[in-house]
Amino acid sequence: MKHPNKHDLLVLLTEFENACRKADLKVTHQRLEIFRELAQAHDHPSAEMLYNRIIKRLPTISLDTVYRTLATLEKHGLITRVQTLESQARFEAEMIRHHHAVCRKCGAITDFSWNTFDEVQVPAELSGWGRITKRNAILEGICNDCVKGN
Amino acid sequence: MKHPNKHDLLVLLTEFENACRKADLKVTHQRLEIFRELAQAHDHPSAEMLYNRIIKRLPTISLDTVYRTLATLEKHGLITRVQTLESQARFEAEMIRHHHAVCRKCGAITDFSWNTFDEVQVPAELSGWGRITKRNAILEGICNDCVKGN
DNA sequence: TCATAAGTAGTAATAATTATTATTTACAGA
DNA sequence: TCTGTAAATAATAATTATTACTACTTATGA
Repeated sequence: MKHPNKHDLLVLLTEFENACRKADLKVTHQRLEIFRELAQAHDHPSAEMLYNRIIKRLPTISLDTVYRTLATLEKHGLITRVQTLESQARFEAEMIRHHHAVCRKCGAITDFSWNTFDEVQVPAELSGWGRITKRNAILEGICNDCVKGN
Repeated sequence: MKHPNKHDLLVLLTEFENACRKADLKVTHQRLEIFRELAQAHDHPSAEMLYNRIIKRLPTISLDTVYRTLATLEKHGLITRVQTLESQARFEAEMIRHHHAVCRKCGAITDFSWNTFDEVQVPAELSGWGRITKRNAILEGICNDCVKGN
């Protein structure tokens, strides 16, 4: 996943505004800034990381608002909460189907696409489980930086 | 994954004791009970859930010991911390390669095996990422109980 | 059996997240 | 454009999950 460029970001923000209106969510300055920051980020930030970045431009925003907004946006499917092994929750705005490689040393999360996995059939064992809405692969290991760093 | 029967459990516990000695971990009553409870469980319990179950048999155990022990056993690869979307960490003792289906309504985690996934080649995009040590599939959806429950 | 280092219980502290409440804001309708 | 109102926010307090500290206890090897 790459950073969105200036044009893409504008498109994303416009789409975001429309999605908010559709979901009966007021388009507040705070929500826009939080979404913008998350859409620009490439490191799956936590609520606290986002707060520390946003407060530079929006000095009165509260950490609570960041938490609340992330929860709201997640509920409406506008952002995603990323599964981690850490206690802090992390988020992403990338909605295109993708998967994660997680470094268990530094915690970095890298996005990648994996078509062959996307197309593998779910095992018969699960046919009676329920309704599956999403599938994700998580690869764990040590990223190059951490391998070298040793 | 099925419950281990009485015989399997004994084998597991013996293996556990050996693994502890190998790792220079003292074989304490508490560690045995925590591992036993986790090995018998089929619901990927949290530290608190385990504590509530164990305290019935071992009334003096502390929650801190459960947390500390789980962290120790995880560090030595004797148990696994399961990735979830919740804030509470959850654990499992199952060491055979398997994957998880998670109900996003009730949070239940179901184990399943998926050989075709295990054998799919990792995408070229990731060849420079680092050293991959583990791969997991996570399916998300609504389990049958929750579908019916509506 | 005994020494000792590791482990535990009990308690206190910290980190992450959520709730409460008074104030402010977005936005639909006049 | 102005205004009323429900929704959202900021500030603060409270909870929840986890970890740290300390004095006591126990597993293990000599």
